Amino acid sequence: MRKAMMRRFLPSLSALLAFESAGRHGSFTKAAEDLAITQSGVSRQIGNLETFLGVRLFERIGSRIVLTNAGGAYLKEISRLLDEIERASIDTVRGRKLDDRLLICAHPTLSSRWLSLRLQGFLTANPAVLIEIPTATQGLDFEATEVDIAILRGCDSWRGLSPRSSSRPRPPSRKSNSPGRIGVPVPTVAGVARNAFRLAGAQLRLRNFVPDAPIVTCL
Amino acid sequence: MRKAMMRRFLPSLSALLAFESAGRHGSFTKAAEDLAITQSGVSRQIGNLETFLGVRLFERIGSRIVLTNAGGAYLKEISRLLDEIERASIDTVRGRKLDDRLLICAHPTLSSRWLSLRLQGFLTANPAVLIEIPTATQGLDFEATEVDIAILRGCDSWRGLSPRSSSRPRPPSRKSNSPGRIGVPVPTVAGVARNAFRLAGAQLRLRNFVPDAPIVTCL
DNA sequence: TAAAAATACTCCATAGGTATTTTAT
DNA sequence: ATAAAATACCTATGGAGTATTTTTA
Repeated sequence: MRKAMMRRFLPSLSALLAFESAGRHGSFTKAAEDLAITQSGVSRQIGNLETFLGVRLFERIGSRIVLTNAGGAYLKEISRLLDEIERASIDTVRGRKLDDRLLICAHPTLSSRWLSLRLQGFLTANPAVLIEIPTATQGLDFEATEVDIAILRGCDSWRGLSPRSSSRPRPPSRKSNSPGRIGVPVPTVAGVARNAFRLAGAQLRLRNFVPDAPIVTCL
Repeated sequence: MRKAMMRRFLPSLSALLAFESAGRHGSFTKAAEDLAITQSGVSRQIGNLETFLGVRLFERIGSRIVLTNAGGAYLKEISRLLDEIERASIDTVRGRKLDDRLLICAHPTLSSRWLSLRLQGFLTANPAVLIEIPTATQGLDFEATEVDIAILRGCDSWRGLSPRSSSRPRPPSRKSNSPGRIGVPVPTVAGVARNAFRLAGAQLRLRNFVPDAPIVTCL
């Protein structure tokens, strides 16, 4: 527990990201690529961080950069901590420990035809992602299941997802983190899917085979 | 090591701060106070975070808020990780493990008269901060010392602080994190002091007894 | 009706882009 | 001469404020 009213001493997240990437690559330019921003941005972020800390993190040897002692130690900590935040966030999204398979649950007809067809592109592009596709009847139990994405026929299956239902104060069950309970603004199929795929590191390819906008409801 | 070219899944820092505080206080309004921002800001940050994760973190029971299961688990992780980032940053600033005493090193004359006089206000306002004031001769060794703030007579003592010296590629010594080596833009006395005091949670009172602007060099 | 959360705006600080300069190999 | 970092300048996104509305105890 921390004492109230005491401002925290925390650098900006973008600065930490720039630093982590630059430290890892040993180059601001590479880091810029990695982060999909410009070299200028990385340079300034790291400058900011150094000013904030009052410590040089990189030694500038001409156009080369080398981590200082302080920088090296800080990098080690920061990359670990960023990883842990990412992991904690992912765990929260998925509602269970992250394993590297992606569970997509669909109506038999759908999964054998429509779905598997559209997944071709994704699978060849992401050979590392294991996908299991158990077929599901219409009455999938969202409380108990562990699927990441469910694509079902019929509106009734999705009733539990309406924002209304989650604002109703019901006793939170132990297993309430399954996708069916994701009860934020408008939990669309596309939204859930987008998240799950983003976690698998493939959000860019998602729009190739799953329409983006107001999908939702019934297929 | 993380694979390059893979965008991270990280929520914004402000969102995490709002969430952490709200979770700790069980109230957005209290959190707003705590963070010195408005209730509106906290509400939106947490809304953003929930949207980002696709998971409700708080159950809204009318005007009460209660952590969901997911929220509780996430909070535990996040507060720990924020603490660790803060600690790592502070360690980096100080160049050694943080202990709760503040070492101010000054020339005997200075410390007995000028300094102790000016420290009165700070000490009574911050009874928790222990301050040790070892007196120092002029030739203080910045490589070896652990002092947080050094106030010395004579320009020579500060030579080592010029940005020039730190850009000269010399073999970095193991103990190179003492304040004398802080080699950022223009390492002024005021700058170093401001940092050390900020870490002690009292930067606001600093300007009461140590002038702010271009001090530096010789007293 | 009182107290707290959500929302609809408005504003501004800062992260990021573009273009240029500097520096070392 | 090339390649990378620093810098100056500009733009715009999102974080924060004010004011208002909604909701339950």
